[in-house]
Amino acid sequence: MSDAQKGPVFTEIVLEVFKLGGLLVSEGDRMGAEYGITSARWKILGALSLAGEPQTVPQIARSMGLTRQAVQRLVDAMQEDDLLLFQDNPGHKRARLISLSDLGKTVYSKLYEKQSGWAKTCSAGITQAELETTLSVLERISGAIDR
Amino acid sequence: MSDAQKGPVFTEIVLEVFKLGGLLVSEGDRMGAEYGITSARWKILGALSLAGEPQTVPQIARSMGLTRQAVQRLVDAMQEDDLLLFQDNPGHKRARLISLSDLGKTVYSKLYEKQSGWAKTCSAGITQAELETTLSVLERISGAIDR
DNA sequence: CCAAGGTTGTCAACATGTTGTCAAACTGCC
DNA sequence: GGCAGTTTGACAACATGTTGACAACCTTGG
Repeated sequence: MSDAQKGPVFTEIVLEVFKLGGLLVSEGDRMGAEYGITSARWKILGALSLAGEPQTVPQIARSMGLTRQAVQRLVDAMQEDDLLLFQDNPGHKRARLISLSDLGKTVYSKLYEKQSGWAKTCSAGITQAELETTLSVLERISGAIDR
Repeated sequence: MSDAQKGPVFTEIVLEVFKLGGLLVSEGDRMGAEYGITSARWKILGALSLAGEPQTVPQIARSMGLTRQAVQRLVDAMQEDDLLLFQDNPGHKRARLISLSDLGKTVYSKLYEKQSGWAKTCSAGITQAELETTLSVLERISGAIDR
């Protein structure tokens, strides 16, 4: 098949990613409001939970595709709010290790449950195969840009 | 098939949308730098070009899924930079009509060409059908949230 | 006509992302 | 050991998005 038609579809995907990103941030803020948490903070909790062990700020940043400065600001504020714990890093005097506090763990698990129901509603009428294709395509596009 | 597996894939898509959104903004900024334009401004140019006729600020905002205040700030700055023209709206004394200036049209068409080549590179190895599935899924998710 | 309610522009405060710069800490190589 | 290059934290400036509030404008129904 000719590639002539791919450009326009690709452009539409780009625009839809922007729009959906905005909607997802709003939705995350709405769901997190009950626990005094925003989408950005939720993502930090998720990154730490996924990692399974304490991480440095640059590690979190790399795993999320953000700059370390953006993550540092969030992490500092979240520690102030008792969502995170700082521990000295035996391997590096400056780069402290960040982990979830008990409060952070509690909030994240409640958000996880809330999000699960929401994800189910959102993905109603979309097949598993379609979701997997979508994820694969988005990852390949990210990969092509990152290179 | 059970829906048990859909939640995790859905969550990964959400995270990938965030990540890709950031990459796309960076890439747009990089491509637009040559013409002194950012991703956000590019999107305004695109919305006006797509509409085909002068639009008000709230119309642009609705078409892009942004708030009118965010669009207003961009539009004001872009008019200052001679990318846009303001015209009085015969139907509404406050809501001026915004259109592309000659400079705006020129910049947009050059960006369009530049973006076309980039889109082709990015979508190498992805089939037309996969792209269309992806667009459809993203639109359905947006629709489910917007509701 | 006019009062009520929605839309628009404007201003302000804030959240979250970027880039750039600097010094301190680490790493690797000679 | 020590020097060069990289990584990290801190700070600042800026871009882009949000919400909230207010007054001006428009529309509609009685």
